[in-house]
Amino acid sequence: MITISKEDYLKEIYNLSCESRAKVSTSTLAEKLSVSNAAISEMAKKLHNSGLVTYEKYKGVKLTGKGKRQALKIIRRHRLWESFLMDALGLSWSEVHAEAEKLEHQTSDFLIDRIDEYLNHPKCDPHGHPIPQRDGKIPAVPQSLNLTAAEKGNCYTIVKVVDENKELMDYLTSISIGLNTEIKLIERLSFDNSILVVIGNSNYRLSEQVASKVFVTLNRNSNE
Amino acid sequence: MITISKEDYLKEIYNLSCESRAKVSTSTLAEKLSVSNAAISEMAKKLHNSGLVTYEKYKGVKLTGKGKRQALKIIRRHRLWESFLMDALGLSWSEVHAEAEKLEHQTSDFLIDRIDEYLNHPKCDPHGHPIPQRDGKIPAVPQSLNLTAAEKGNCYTIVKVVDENKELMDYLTSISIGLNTEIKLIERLSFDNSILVVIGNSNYRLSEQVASKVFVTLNRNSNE
DNA sequence: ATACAAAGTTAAGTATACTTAAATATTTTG
DNA sequence: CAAAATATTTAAGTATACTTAACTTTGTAT
Repeated sequence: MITISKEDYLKEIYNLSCESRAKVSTSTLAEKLSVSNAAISEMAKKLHNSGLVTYEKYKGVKLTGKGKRQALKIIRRHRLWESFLMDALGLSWSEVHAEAEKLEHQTSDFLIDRIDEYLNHPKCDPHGHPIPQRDGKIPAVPQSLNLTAAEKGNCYTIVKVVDENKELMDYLTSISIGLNTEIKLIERLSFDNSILVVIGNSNYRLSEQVASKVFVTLNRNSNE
Repeated sequence: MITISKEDYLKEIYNLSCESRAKVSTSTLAEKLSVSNAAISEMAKKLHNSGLVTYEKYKGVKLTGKGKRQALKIIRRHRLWESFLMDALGLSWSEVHAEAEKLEHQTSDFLIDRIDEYLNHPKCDPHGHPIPQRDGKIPAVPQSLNLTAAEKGNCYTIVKVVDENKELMDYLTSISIGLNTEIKLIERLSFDNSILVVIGNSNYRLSEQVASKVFVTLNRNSNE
């Protein structure tokens, strides 16, 4: 039987394997899930026995096809709930993550499909992440660039934020950053890699840490 | 800490004490929650130690003020979710119970208040049960009569169904019974207490078991 | 090549929430 | 009012999902 805990493990293994592309180390997982290494070793065995991951002692874990499908289902539920809570109930993008984190484990296939229909089968969630479809396929999203790699003088459109920390989201909102916001790079300080940007009619200085969470696409005629 | 299990116990104790008005016996609770009597004895002690119920060995349990407030919060979440799933997502009244049963345990005060606002602070859920308010108060609902006590020749309006069994709900829907449906009693067979009723332009015979789940109010000028 | 630090696992223990079976109260009835 | 029937509790055991502490493996640096 798949439990809430197991769903959380699978989701996290999926997220980590997207970044690293290979096997996920048990200590990285432990860190992300805020549990001990011992808890990971134990759960790795169980997930292996259920055919959801491959696991060899001292070698980390990797999702099987079955495990990946399951992980994508959970991510689908999470992202659809986030979208729905904003759309239907007017929650802000800083509020939806925590709620979706709980609701995602208690949502039938039937209900999630109804939510998907209500939203008209959206491709992306409120943070710009693609929403896995019913069949597990992940919609293609435009190639994007990290704000830390943006070039002076260019205009960009914000298409993704890769952290769901509430404080970060609230901060971005406070400086008028949202999905599809236009942003122009004025300068970069090589001292700390902070950048000065224009959003609307105001200038803001963003730290490298903040910029690293934001992804953009280059606008046409931005060099005019 | 209050867990999903404890929430289910409190909710069930509340429901049973509404019917019986007094202490709830452990075996009745065990029956309703589909667990062993032993599980109830154990949990009764825990709930007593948390100040949520009073419990004396062999004497059953009773909600304290604190326990009742907690129970009403859970029932509020359940009924608001049911209303919301019908209203916002178009689920049928036979579908909402099972979904709400899961979502009710994963809903923050913040989210439930947003749902309440969306629905414009409804007084009743889709089955005609009053929805406890934010402050724990229960809206007054019109005095109603069980269909088994309805009188021949009278016209009634359906205001409540006190069972959320999916099969029953689907059956009622199939014979056009919903909340606010008008219904006229044609005759009652004393042999089995079944009744013959008119709904819309059709006649239906309802068993005593079905009628006992349905509550109505008498319509004015129904004797014309 | 080995010694050592880092990474990972095992062992033992905890809390929750169940189970069945045995024991003990309570209630009913003859 | 005592015996039988019923209701309830206790005891012992299970599964999940954690913990800390001790131990083992792996990889690296001299």
